[in-house]
Amino acid sequence: MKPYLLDLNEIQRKAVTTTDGPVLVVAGPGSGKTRVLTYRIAHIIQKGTKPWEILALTFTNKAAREMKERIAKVVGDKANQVWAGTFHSIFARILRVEAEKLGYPSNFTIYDSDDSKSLIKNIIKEKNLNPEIYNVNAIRARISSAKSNIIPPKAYRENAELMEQDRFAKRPYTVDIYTAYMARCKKAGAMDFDDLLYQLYALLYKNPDNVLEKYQNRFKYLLVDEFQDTNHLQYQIVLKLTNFKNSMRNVCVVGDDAQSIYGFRGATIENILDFEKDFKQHNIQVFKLEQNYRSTEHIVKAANEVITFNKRQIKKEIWSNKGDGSKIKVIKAQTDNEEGKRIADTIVEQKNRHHLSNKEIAILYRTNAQSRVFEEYLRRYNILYKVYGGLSFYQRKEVKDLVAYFRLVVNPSDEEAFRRVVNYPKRGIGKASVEKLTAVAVQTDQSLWDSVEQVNLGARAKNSLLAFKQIIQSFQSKKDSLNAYELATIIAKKSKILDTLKADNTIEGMGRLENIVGLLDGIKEFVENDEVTEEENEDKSLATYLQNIALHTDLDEKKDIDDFVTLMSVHSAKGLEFKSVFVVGLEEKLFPSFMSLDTIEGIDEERRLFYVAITRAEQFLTLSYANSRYRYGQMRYNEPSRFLNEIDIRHIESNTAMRQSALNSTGISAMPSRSGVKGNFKRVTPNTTLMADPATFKPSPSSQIQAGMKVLHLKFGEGKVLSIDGSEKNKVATIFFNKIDNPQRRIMLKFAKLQILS
DNA sequence: GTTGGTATCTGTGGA
DNA sequence: AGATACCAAC
Repeated sequence: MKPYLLDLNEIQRKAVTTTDGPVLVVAGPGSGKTRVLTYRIAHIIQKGTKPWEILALTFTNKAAREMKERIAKVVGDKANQVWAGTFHSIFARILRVEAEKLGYPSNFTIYDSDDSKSLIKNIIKEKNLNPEIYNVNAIRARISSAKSNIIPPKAYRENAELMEQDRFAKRPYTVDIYTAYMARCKKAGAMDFDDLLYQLYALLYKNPDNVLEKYQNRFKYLLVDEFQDTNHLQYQIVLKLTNFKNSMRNVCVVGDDAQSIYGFRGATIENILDFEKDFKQHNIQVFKLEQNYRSTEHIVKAANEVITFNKRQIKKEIWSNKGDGSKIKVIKAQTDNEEGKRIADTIVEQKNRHHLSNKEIAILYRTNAQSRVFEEYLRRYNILYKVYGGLSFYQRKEVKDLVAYFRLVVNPSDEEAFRRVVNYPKRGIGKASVEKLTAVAVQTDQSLWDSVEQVNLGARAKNSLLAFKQIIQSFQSKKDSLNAYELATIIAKKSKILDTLKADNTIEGMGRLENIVGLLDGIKEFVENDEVTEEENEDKSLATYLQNIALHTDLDEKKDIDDFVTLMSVHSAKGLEFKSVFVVGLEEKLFPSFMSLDTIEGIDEERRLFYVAITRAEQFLTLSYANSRYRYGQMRYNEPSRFLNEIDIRHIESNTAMRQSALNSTGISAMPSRSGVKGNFKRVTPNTTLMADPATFKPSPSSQIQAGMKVLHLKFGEGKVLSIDGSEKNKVATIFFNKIDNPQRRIMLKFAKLQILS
């Protein structure tokens, strides 16, 4: 038997070796799901399938990367050739190749939610609709859900039920906004997040030049992770690629109905039931992974109890043989502030008593806004922490501004980028001018960019506008000869963004400048990174850089070497595990969220979210709630969460919680002062550490690098060149670096920073 | 067109 | 409470 198969229990092994035909794996928390997925891929490769014939879809880049790293441990660097990535990133990659078949440019922009919102807002304004009734978020959600259910504008208009809903909501023109929105995105050469899925489906459905068959033939094996979180559209794409005449139907989906937590964005557990139905006559095999290798028994049993309160579920019993372990601790606090203090105290205590390091500890909350009190106390106690989520780096205003310049250079039709920077830094092109320009663009059915020459404006505004266009053009003329970093630096300077920020001497202004410098450093790193990751011949242009960051989130950043306590929302914690987990803010109207309270389904989803939260813990689980907390700037009083009562008392540590309650209020002494600490807080951004001293490092000419040599790499340290392959002008060296995890790496010699040692 | 002040809204979740 | 949006005065 292959050695990796010995790492598996009997059911896991079956799930790995049943490679042909449709397979459904129902995987409880901590049941070795990732292991099954990765070994399955490795097994398929070992049986002779080419890695690039395997498509593995995940929800986060992090999950995809982890999967590749683990496949690499079994099959080596062939792992890089597997098509493994998020739905969004893989589909974006395919769409770049096929875009023209759909009438999109291959360098299309990806609109983030802010771009979408801004565009919808403009359309509402242009149509003279009342923005108070036509709430942007409501409209956006409506459009998103239509796309996720494969209902294009035309079908929407013909759908009596949808139209009636809109009439009832007093928003009868929603469908017109939807229609205009799609047209404007296309005009701008832009796709929003939903489009990455929707347009891919459209491509396969319309099937120009037999593109459908091309991908049906290319992917011999398809795997889907977190299947319970797919929406209708994603599932239909899976069907297109696997369920056709003469298909081998080698499709494996892995999921857990109890961990479905993205219903709000259109995910539906129906997909699991449908999958069983759709592949029934093709001999579908179902495997249930029920042994939990992560948590001790009090935790696993509590989780089982909680989830039985949900109506519908696939029957399964998760069990663990790790022993009882510690009971669950419940902390009751009077205020959100006290909650912060008590949690921080408990962390200190656990660190001392159980020798936990920071990175073995996580605080999980329902909403990102809850992080603040915990940050305050952890900082006071000098405990390092890292907040995930919230405003990400790429969502900061100054970063988005500079990125908008990049977008415009790559795709001048990009309407949202144009609006964002046409008058930033200030160059005398105000609201009125932009409105006139928009009117011309709408009338002549062309982009804002193309309308610049035709619009009628006062001489001053017109000249500024022309000068703006010209400066962008000057950047464009350089985009093929300069790499991303060189061009980005020029743009930052010539656009006057750097000057503007340097002139601002406030603390915030300096922070903004720092962020821009950070962005440029990031681009530098992107350019200098010589490691082969996905596709070969990845170029270092600004366009490629943009594609890389469009689907990036904070969570995707590589694990930091430093030792931080993790603070994140329960949603982002899915798939992670920690020795000690704190689930905080367990109050009615917060967790479960007030948004969910009107429906059974809503509460059930919150309960699954709670289930996900508590099953992150390996050994220590602490739950907390506060009687009162500030929300909307006002003190609110909430009952303890119903979920607390759904755990049997015998799993809960008895000297805490409920009975202590009344006495507690006097115990609080110092309230943290809000002043003094404020501006000091800096979000920690991970930094790659160098393994070689840059002062003495002297890169050798890459032409001299040969197999068998010992070399030094700035980031990876000493290594031995195993082999060199690739085309003449794009040589790739496989090098074994003994000082790093995952030691075997593929380095592009074209960009290599290697010093020959011997 | 720009500036500075006030009004308003937000604050489930994320690719 | 904090950020953003909007509006009136310059």
